[in-house]
Amino acid sequence: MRRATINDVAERAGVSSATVSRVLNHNYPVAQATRDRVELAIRELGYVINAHARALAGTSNRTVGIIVQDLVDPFFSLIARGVEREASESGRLCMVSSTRGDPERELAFVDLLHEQRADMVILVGGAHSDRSHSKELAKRARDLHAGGSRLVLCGRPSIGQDVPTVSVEYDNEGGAFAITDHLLTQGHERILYLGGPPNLSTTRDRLAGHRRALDMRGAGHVPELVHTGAFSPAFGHHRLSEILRSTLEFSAVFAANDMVAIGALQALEEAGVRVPDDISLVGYDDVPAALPLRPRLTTVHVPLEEMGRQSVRLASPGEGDGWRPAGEGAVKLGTHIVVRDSVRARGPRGSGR
Amino acid sequence: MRRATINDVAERAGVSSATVSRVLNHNYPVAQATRDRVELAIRELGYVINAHARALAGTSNRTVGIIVQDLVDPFFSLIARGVEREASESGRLCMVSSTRGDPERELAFVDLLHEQRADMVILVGGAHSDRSHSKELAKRARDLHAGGSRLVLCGRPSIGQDVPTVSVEYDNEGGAFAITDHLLTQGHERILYLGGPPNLSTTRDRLAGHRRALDMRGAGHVPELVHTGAFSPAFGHHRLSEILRSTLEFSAVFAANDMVAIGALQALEEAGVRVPDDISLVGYDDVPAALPLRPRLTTVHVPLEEMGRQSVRLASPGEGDGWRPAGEGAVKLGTHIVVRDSVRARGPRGSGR
DNA sequence: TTGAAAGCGCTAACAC
DNA sequence: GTGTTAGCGCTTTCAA
Repeated sequence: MRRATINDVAERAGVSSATVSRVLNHNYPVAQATRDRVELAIRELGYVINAHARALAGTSNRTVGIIVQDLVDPFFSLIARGVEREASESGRLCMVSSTRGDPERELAFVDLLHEQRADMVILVGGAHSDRSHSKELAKRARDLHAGGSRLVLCGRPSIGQDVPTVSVEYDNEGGAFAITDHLLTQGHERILYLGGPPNLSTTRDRLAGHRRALDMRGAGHVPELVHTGAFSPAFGHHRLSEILRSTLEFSAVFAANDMVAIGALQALEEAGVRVPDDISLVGYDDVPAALPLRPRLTTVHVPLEEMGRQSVRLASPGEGDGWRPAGEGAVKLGTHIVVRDSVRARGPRGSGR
Repeated sequence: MRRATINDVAERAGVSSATVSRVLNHNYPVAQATRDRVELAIRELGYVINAHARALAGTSNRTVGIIVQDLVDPFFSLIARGVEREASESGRLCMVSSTRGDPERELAFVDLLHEQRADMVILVGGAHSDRSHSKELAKRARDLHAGGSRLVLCGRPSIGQDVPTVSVEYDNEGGAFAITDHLLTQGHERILYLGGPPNLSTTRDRLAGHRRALDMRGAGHVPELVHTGAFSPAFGHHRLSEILRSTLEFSAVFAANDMVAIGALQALEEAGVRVPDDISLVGYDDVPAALPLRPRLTTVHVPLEEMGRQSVRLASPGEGDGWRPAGEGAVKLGTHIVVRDSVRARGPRGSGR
């Protein structure tokens, strides 16, 4: 139960612990013969470095922390994959935690990761606008910063002008604008907006883009056509089924994300509505999980994995050439629509539904 | 850049560092007034515990390590979710790493996680049978064990009789047997087995169950009907498309997992083959990603998330009532088929295809 | 090229 | 209830 320590190795090899440290780190010259003896001792003893002792004594532990809502949701797992890959490429280990949408847990995990002295803590995905929560986060961002670490906001709104954070965004509003415009261009004027937690920044941004497109084309805002709720297939299915039983008219559905689109398509199918012949459908995110949909889903591509990678890259102190002051970086990645088969042009004054 | 330490807090609160430690850990009585002063000092200084120092000084750091092939593949992300949830419920942090199927990386990550003194290292998913790799793993299992940690094999074959590991399996062979039997019962005799890396234990187990069912019903093994390869939609799509252009006859497809089934369904569709009218299709795993498929996919349910949870639970030393010697646990979870709409009974001597 | 020794920040006896 | 102190296992000057 007691592990070998560097001293055990030193003793066995007949050298000092400093020498063992040197062969372990390859940072100072060590005579080949000595090196061999030490390596032999290491093997014989089954010695394994203690990362804690090492972190305590000197250099950082090279870890990144990431906080998501749910590891299974492709939106998050794609970003997580990007983070993990970039991290491991820069020799870092990745600590993940999931909040299930609980802001309390979010704060608790930021603290936990700070305790672990993660090089950075990456907060992923939209946030509810909550004044006091933002304050708490801002405080932690400062604490992290003070310790040479960073809070990264990935796909998440800023928490204040003067708060030291790194931010990786994507053009959420723009994507929603573009796809709404696509629908409008195809003759759809009454578009049902379906899904997304109403107070989530992600939802607000997508709705904003949607409305801007509506405005631009002179189509009115029809409040009854906006049905926010959740980001799940279950919501899409359930709510749209309900709506289909009502008298609400629309010729297209803008699902707040692909997961909602999955449920929506199912509802449409069950109601005997043909897509895209009777109703057009679009999604958002372009996740692989929606690839099996038929008709193939027209959607907005979001560079999820790249966002994950950029998060760790941007928050890595002085990596590469230009020595950045390690912090306060910000990028906004582009989005674009992917036209597939779920939208059909409407004839002028077609009956829609 | 210099963080406050426990001594800074002690000084500011006018107490000793031991007292600060006590209020931090709530493990010894501290006068309320003292406690208040300490907590104030902590807040004023923005003090954050150093988990490394803590781990070094005494108690374990309460972390678990998990190694998967790909965070985005639902098979792995569901297990990862189970691990993460169980871990966080027992107050542990979860460190993930992904190998992309590279055995070298796998070993490297086991080492890395050992260095981090993870309470356990969970290896997820099938393995290629590789003698020397198993030897390496076995060595690491022993090293981990010697240090009071555990190597957990989750959905992965044993690496030796006398190697100290914890094992969480599922009835892989049984599920394949059951679903093949289902197909057979429905009159399908020529079943195409599609996908899965040929030397992966997962594939071998599934094929074994498949063959046992074939044997039991007196249906012969037809080598041409077995097309292993990969676990991806792309493989399912590509290979099945090819096959459909050939003269090979079969009335059902057993996709090695749901991802392959997704691709297979697409290929069938593109070839104008109706499912299940012309050809029946089944999958394996029952992951949410396959839920949108139409017809709904008949498949084998695997308790992925539960496997993740059990992994953590089983490897946790002396948790709960019965004090286990913390190691050498093994469970095998059941699987069962989920009948949905992708299989149709064949009339006696129907033409199949 | 190697060794001695002083921490890194915390916990856990052991005193008081 | 609280303080003192001795490590935990490593890295890193500083000497030799």
